[in-house]
Amino acid sequence: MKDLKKAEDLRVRLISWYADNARPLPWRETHDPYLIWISEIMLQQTQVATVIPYYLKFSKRFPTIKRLAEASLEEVLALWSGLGYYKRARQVKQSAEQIIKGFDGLIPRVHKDLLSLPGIGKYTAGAILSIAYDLNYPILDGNVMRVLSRVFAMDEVLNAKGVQNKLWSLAEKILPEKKAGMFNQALMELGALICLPSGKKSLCHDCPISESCEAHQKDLVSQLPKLPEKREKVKIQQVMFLLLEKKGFLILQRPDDVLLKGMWELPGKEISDQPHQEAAYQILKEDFAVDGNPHYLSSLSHSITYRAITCHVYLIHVSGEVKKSLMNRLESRTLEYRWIQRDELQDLPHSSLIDKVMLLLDPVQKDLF
DNA sequence: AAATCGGGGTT
DNA sequence: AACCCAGATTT
Repeated sequence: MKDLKKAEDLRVRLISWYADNARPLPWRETHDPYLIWISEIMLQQTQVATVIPYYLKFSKRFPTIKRLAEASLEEVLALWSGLGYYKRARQVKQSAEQIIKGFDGLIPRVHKDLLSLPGIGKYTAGAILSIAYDLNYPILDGNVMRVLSRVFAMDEVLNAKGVQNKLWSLAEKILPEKKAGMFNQALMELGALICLPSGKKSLCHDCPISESCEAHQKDLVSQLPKLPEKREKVKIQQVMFLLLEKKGFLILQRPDDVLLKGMWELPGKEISDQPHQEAAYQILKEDFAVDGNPHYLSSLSHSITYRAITCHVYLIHVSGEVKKSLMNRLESRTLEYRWIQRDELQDLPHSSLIDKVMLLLDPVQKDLF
């Protein structure tokens, strides 16, 4: 079999390359299945460089699964703030409780048990089993898909079910009999450092397995893998308010049935085509019962999945009767609200948009307080 | 099968 | 501004 010979050749070269080129990453310094699990969840659709500081904070604050299970969800979400995909934080917390209860506090080493936990799919289960327990399970992530689709010159669009099955099957076939964890990481590392997405230049001249790579031989590297079309971006405009009073500024908690559920944010609203100055005045009056002219601070961009948000930030001091009117309006709503200082934000679940607004504030802060 | 969920690193 | 990242889950 040609494929089998190819697989053996590929294994040897890849492992050897990895020995010399593996990046020193924090989660590579531990054998604790709990910490490896946490790293894998954080790394879902999230780049290594982004994850590192969060992983370090998390492993320090919740060094054991028991500590995580006993923590409050709010604290976990606060620590996760800025990392995105906040469902992961809820699921990690929920899984920790399930593991304490149902698995004696030990991260399962059975594939089916891992898959039963929220937030763990086929990739993450394989990663935990191979990396933490050195069991022979394949993985298939974005990196591995790119590498395999090139090595085997697969020209079908990747998202189809049949193609996915084929890729999983290949990932399983090329797996060595021992050291699956190291091999899996080597495959991903190759995708991260050498076999880069089209658009970036692939570094085939440094690739340890270019001789086994069909795409390289046929000069198809820049055309593979074939990716599905992406959803069109939707442009959204919104206004956002810094309502300042003596003791700080106002934040609201998002409801449970929307994007970023339960996260704290500045008061604001999506607007249509009207000038944002007018919208700001009107929304302040109608939605927050504040009659006054907000001061335009600046606008910033923020994107959430397919949404490209332009956020116009306004600032207004509230006190006396104006504040009383605002408080009345807030009390009549079911939304939670708080007045906080800037340094209290880090203890509350919040998206990075509000952090961007805070940074915007730096140049003018001395004029505010 | 397609849509949804965050945010930023990189080019 | 586009692409895509150590994907999972819901529709």
